[in-house]
Amino acid sequence: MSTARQTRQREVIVQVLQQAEGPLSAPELLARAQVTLPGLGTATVYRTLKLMQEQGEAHAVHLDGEPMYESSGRGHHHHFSCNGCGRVFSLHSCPVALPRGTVYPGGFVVEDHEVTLYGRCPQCAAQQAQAPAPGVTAG
Amino acid sequence: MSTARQTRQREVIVQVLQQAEGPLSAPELLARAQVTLPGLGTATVYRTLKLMQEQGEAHAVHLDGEPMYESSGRGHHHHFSCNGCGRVFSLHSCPVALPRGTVYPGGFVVEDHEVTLYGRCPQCAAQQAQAPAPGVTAG
DNA sequence: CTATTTGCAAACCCTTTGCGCTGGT
DNA sequence: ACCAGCGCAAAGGGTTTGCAAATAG
Repeated sequence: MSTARQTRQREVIVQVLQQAEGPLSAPELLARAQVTLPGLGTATVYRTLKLMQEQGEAHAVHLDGEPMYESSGRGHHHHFSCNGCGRVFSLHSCPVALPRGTVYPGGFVVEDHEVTLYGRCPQCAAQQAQAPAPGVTAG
Repeated sequence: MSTARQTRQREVIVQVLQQAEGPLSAPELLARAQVTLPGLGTATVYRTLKLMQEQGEAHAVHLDGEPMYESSGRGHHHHFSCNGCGRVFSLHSCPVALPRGTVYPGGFVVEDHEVTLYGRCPQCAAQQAQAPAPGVTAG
């Protein structure tokens, strides 16, 4: 079962994912990894991503319909997607208390959950409050 | 502004969506609608779906990375995706209290949220407890 | 040396778009 | 009659797969 070999490709992919400021889509991950490893192929990224997920080293989140990936080991958290600038932030406090094994009304046994909040990040919220429209002043 | 015409296709698509027990993917919706309207084309489903969303008659949810659609007017609710049978159920009690306008720690203004629970539906949970493997009887 | 891994390219979804014809109003 | 809407089929974007060459152990 020496199945997981240490290759340059995997090394780079893992590193890119760990250094990312947030979740990345496969194409984004590919692009970033190719900076270091120009010849890297699409398939390798997907295969490595699948492998990492099976081994629990990474997991997928779904933001606005796009599957994105992030490195594990940052603890349980969710995401906030800004409707203004489109950036995705990680939330470190979880708005729901649903540990594995919780039984939801009706007999649904919860094993995992995914929460995504949509709205305005601090910056966009501030812009909205201070400058409702371009050219409009507060006076 | 007589933009929205009443056609047999739209009638069927709307009906299928309203009668669905949960959210449907576009291909699923197409298949179900084709039972009634065999000649229905793929593009029509997507175009109608887009139209319905713009008019607020339907909205999209993202389950396991797949965009799925459901008829509006069932109130605020979320989904439970069964890891056993793959079916999706609608949950009528919301595990989070985050009305529009809630300000999340850090200054994030919440406008909307999406919650998906993953686990075992009542049936799959029962099977798991009572029949670990096919062909095994209880006696 | 042997089995795993890679890169390429083709294959596969799913979704969108262009176009001539049908059909609602 | 007019033009929105339809079905078909091609195009597009992301993800998966087959295979020979490359490489880790």
